[in-house]
Amino acid sequence: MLSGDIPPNQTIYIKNLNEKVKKEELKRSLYALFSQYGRIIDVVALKTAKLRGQAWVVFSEVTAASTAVRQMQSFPFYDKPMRIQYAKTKSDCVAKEDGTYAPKEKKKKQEDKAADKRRKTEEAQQSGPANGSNAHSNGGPSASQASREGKPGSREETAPNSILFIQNLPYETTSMMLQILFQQYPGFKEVRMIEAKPGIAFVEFGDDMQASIAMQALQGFKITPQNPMAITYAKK
DNA sequence: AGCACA
Repeated sequence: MLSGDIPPNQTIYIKNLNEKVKKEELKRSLYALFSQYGRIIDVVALKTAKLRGQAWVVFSEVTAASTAVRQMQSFPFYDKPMRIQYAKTKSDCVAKEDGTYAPKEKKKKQEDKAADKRRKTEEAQQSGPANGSNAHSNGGPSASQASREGKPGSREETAPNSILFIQNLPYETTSMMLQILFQQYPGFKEVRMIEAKPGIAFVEFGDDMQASIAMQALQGFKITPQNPMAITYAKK
């Protein structure tokens, strides 16, 4: 096995991450970047001495994890190539789903009680993703089309342009986060954000065609579950 | 380099 003798797992283990990135941003960016390969159940990152620079992304399908391991191997993420393997063990959130979850040895009594409570409420509510409530992941860029209604009265911008106009971004979006997403598409030039106007951004490509391909690929893409991107061509 | 679930 190329990935270091570790058998396939629906959770991927990522190392060589940039340790300067704040935990919440890191999780959000990982969620955004990897949700193109399938539904993500959870993202785990800790900044303890032993665990900084590493993260776990839990997919609902092993096949999604496999694709991610192959395609994102060495992907430049915050200026460092990601090193991706399958996780060595099953994630707790997965174990909880299939009923094999055993609490840690340490605080046993407390955990047992908590687990019992959890078992009862579980039918009603799934364990959510790292960055918000209900995990309707991007389900790949194609799932986006559903959530693409224009606001009443706002005329769609149809004239092709090499510059894209992005709306409905979460306030905490950084230009680096958008760069990570858009630079995957050929012709990417730059991201521009305006301090005074949160929630929007401009992304420039080499030409109209390249811009339109990126637009179709990322239309409706969710950086958080409640923020599907609305992408149009910028006005001339 | 480092495999957890705050």
